[in-house]
Amino acid sequence: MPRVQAILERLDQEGYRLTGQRRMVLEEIVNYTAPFTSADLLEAMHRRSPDMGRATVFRTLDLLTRVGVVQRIHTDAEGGRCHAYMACDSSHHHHLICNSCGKVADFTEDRELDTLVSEIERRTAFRVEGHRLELLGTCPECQQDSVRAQQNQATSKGR
Amino acid sequence: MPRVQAILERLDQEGYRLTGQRRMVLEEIVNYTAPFTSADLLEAMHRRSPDMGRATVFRTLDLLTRVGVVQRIHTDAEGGRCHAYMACDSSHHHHLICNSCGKVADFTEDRELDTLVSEIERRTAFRVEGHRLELLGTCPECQQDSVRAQQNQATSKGR
DNA sequence: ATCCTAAAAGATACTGAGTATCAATTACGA
DNA sequence: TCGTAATTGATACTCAGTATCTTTTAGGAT
Repeated sequence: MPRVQAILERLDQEGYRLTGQRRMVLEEIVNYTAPFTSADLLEAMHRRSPDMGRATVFRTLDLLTRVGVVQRIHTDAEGGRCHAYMACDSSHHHHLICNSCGKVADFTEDRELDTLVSEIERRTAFRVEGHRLELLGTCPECQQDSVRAQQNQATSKGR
Repeated sequence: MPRVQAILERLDQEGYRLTGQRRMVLEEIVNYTAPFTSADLLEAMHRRSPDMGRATVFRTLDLLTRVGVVQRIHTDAEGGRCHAYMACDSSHHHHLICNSCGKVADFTEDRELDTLVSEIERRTAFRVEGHRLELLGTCPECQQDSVRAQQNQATSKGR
């Protein structure tokens, strides 16, 4: 967990206390490769340490979001459950989310986006100060899987 | 309200019933020029017609979203209140939201976005199937206002 | 090593968005 | 005019996130 250590040092530098709870949440979070909901994390933390409070988990998520270790993304899930969280470094970037397995890839390519923004500014006279961009798609592995599934179906039909 | 009439006809064509409640919600919604929250709409509908049920308002919002008359956008507001709604036509487009007054401009310029997407696909091997893009900024009017505010401040300091 | 205190944790009750359920009402085709 | 399936209103519920208050604890000062 060199990752966890580095983040703890950053929290320390920014004047936050290094508590057992924060350490444990971090240890959990750095393992995730796909976005997780607060419910996912609450459940995982409850398994790790049954007496960790619900509020503490939310507060820690909030802290990590402010510090930039975690990003909150918006999903189209129904019923209020529209947030997901993911560990990622704080530099500006966007996410590419797999519709099938939920895996996330980052990208930072903003040259085209900059062009787009300038064009929009020229046309609308708005001053553009920020943006939110998320791409949704299918990751290479899931593309492979669906190809294989189709082949299997073809085979069984053939019999 | 020619707008309302056209939408009602569309609902009719798609097999939905034209109820008084739906008509009233539509009449309210087409007036808005900025995104509104469900609370805004609930309050407005309650003023218009005190016995309209809360669930009906949500159901109508949901219906209109499915039909494409209303879009749900995500905001970074705290405390679960992370949705806003806005009336807009259903063709694919994005929003440019004023941080100061909430007004929204639409734009459809996707040429640069297409370039960006192809580039990302090439690099990550993901197949990109959709995107969410929102730009945040300041509209021309609010830019003017803030210039004026600064001038006033300068004047009063000078005395 | 001990003490002090502000920060953080746990417990718990609350808020507010959105949903589920069910009985009563109503749009609209026959 | 009638029948019925869609819709409505009432109400209770779920779930994410917050506020508040008391207790605990990290970590600097002594």
